[in-house]
Amino acid sequence: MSSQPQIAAKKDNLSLIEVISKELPKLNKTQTKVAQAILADPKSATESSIASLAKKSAVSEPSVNRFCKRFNAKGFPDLKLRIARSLASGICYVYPKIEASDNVAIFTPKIFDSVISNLALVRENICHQRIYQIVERLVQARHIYFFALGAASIVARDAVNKFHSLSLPVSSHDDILIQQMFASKGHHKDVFFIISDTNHNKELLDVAKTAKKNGSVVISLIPSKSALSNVSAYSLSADIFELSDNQMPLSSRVVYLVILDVLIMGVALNIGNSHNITEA
Amino acid sequence: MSSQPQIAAKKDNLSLIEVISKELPKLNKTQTKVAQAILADPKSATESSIASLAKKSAVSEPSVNRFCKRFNAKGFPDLKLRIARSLASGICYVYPKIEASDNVAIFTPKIFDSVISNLALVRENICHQRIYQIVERLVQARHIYFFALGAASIVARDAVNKFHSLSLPVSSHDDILIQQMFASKGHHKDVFFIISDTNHNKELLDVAKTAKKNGSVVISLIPSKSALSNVSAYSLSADIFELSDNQMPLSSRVVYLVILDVLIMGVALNIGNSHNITEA
DNA sequence: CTTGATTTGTAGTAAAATTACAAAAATTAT
DNA sequence: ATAATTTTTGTAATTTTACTACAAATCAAG
Repeated sequence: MSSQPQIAAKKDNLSLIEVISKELPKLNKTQTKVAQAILADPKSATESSIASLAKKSAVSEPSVNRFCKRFNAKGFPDLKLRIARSLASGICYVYPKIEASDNVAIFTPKIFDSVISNLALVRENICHQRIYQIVERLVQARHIYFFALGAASIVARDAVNKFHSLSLPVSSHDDILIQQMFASKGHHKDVFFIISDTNHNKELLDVAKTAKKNGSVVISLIPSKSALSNVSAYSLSADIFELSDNQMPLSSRVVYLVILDVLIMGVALNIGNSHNITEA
Repeated sequence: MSSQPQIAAKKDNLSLIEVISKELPKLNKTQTKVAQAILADPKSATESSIASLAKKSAVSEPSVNRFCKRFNAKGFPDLKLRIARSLASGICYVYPKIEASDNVAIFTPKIFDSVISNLALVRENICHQRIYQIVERLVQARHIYFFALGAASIVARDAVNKFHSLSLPVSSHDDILIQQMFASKGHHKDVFFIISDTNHNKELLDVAKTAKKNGSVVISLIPSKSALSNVSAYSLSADIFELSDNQMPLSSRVVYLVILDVLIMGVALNIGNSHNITEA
């Protein structure tokens, strides 16, 4: 599935580790020693005292302290704090691959990490305004059709269960002929919600075009470069970095489910508390 | 085999804030004060000295130190480091409730955080040996029946899709009568995999009992205190903290999907690379 | 070389964190 | 209820850590 250019690093303040490595050539002899000792093992740097880092760098303690101030830290503890933050917050999420030799204790965390990283990334990049607009459309719809194929169809099914319990007029269909049929009979107040985890889906694209031609509202949940976005009135795009490049999507289904949970929560809050969505 | 002791997150630093908020009710008077002072403003806690946090909490410095050790930190600086790490990811590990007044920008991160927190917790506490044992059973099964009801049924359906593509003999059923029928005709090499996100499910319990009586292997994916664990040969228990207490499970489905992904990966690796599960 | 500027380390000081121990609650048994 | 025991909490001393002032060393330019 998707294996594409990594998202740009955080714009505001790039991580301290990155700053240190960028400034490395500009540093003098002792400060270079300190920088290298930190970059060699940033994590252990956050756990060590100024004395041990000084020893590891083969410089004096005040030199380490001067290094801290060189990088706008209040002192050594502050530097450690910043390193710790940059280590965890950096967009340098690793996407490990599963190896045939991996045992349970190795591949289990890899799978969890992959899903968590993808969720964290989408959490940061998802467009709140778009969600708002889609919620507005959903609550006004005469009927909402969820269309998906393959692995994504469980997402559609799940959405139907939930929207139904909010008394919204919904249905899901994973038969392409039935999809075409409903799309061609679409009303301008009908919403066609198309869920796809691949870019190349001629069938669903045709369905969307049909629906659009009939004046219906097309909403899509798709990878960012999908042709479907041009046909859709509103599209939510989420790029997922899968653990394996085979035909089995792991993270995408999960992320899509969560995005739909967000929409459902939006609808629930929009139509009021009568459905007991909020905590008592 | 029956229910196993899980809980007790300790190894990973990422969930410290979450662990603190979860352990809050179990703490005594002074430790509660410290916990509240930290949770009130975790970021400033990472920047303050033991003295200032003690003052803010209205306790003595050694009490703060004892608090640190209570949470398996080496001392106060180590606690600060762990808090910093858990904060830096941008994910809030407390379990916030959705308020009726929340707008999109507020409730969207809450939903993502809830799912991510639950995944992180299960990642730490899941029993690898149990996974190994279950994988062994699955690959040897004559047939694997996935039984679920309600929201969990999409998990069963998803599992069937994937196991099927690995050429395993699988099927899923969400009709309780059909479930009883298959369970009563079970063979000793048949596996009945029961997925439930509630503790109180008399029907599925009866199905499991029937299957067990016939000598079939019962595997369950359930909350930890479920009666199903006693009937199961192997049970994976995952306790999920849901964002809202209503009938709509958000995180549990997602976590269950990921746990099944882990099992599927285990099976795929077990039966070899012929199915192209690993990266090329 | 020598002078002036910069960098680095030594030693002392201040601050922070931890430990030992005693006082104060809380709990239990009588 | 009260004494005895346990647990919890705070005070004070100790140890560890970080910082500062100053002097020695290094370097650059004349």
